[in-house]
Amino acid sequence: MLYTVGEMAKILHIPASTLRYYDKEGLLPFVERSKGGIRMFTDKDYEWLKVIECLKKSGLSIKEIRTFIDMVGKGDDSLSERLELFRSRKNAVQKQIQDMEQTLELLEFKCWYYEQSVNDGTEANVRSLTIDEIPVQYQNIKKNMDTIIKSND
Amino acid sequence: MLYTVGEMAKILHIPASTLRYYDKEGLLPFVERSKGGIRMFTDKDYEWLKVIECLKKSGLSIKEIRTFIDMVGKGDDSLSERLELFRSRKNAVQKQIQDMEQTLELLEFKCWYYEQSVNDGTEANVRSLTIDEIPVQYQNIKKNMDTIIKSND
DNA sequence: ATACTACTTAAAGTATACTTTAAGTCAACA
DNA sequence: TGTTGACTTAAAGTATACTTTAAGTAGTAT
Repeated sequence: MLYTVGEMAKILHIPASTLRYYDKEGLLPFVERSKGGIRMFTDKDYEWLKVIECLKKSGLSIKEIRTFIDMVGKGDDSLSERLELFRSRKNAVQKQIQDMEQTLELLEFKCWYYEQSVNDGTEANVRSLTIDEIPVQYQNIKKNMDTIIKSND
Repeated sequence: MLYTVGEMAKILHIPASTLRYYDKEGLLPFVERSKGGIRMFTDKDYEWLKVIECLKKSGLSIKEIRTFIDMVGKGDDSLSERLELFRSRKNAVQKQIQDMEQTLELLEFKCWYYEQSVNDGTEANVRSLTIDEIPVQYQNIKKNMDTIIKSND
């Protein structure tokens, strides 16, 4: 099965211009062209695009993804380099998830805080609660938010 | 306890210029000034900065955070609006975590893939495996990566 | 009083990742 | 064969979030 740039863009829910931009930046050297110069995406190309999407979500810039694509172009010589890249991306994403979970905790505390406030019709009551007067599940995150940790650099 | 912009910047591990930029964008109306015009951050301001950081991590732009800060300025009238904001941010972050977990799965598959390749000295063997020849824990993500889902819009 | 460092502002500059525009070509259908 | 819609490129434009620069001021230590 073959797809034009517009068709592939629809499948990926991104503008076709983004795919053309990626191509221009050297991210899609694998995409072949018709006689007339039109990009013909294959199912295999879709897999590549999924990997590119994954690396992007992991926090890599276009240039860094380009570096990876170039590694692939070098063939089996770059295998351990590529393994290292994915290992480091895996660790980065694990850290990002942990960070996001902290963010989520603070948001959950804030939801509770504003639920109380809306019920009370004022922020005053909730704001004046001491750390041990708030629900146990929020005490840690609240303390964390209140405590300045000075680093010595 | 009072902190200058440079001290607070160190505490937050961001450049002082970023704090000045946030101030210029209306994110820090609560920060008071000395007689001479120098910003004096308090422990309470640190809490606000933590909330701003949290909203930023949740995906809000500077302008959107400004909107929230403006809500706070309106007092108790904006309580339900603020609750709605935090609820929607909570949902957004939950989705982001789910998405990140998908990304992590693909990265773990890729780590396995390249570990095999490095062991074999070539990608050829791993690449030629069929879906039921790869470890069970990677079959779903691999299938997901291979399967184009066409939406009808 | 004099340095010195960190602070102040406005304004210009940078980086990243697209997005849009303009001028033109390809491919399918009537 | 002509029209139409989607494709092509290079180049300019946009959005966001800072970052840097320049000229000057505040506050502290000697």
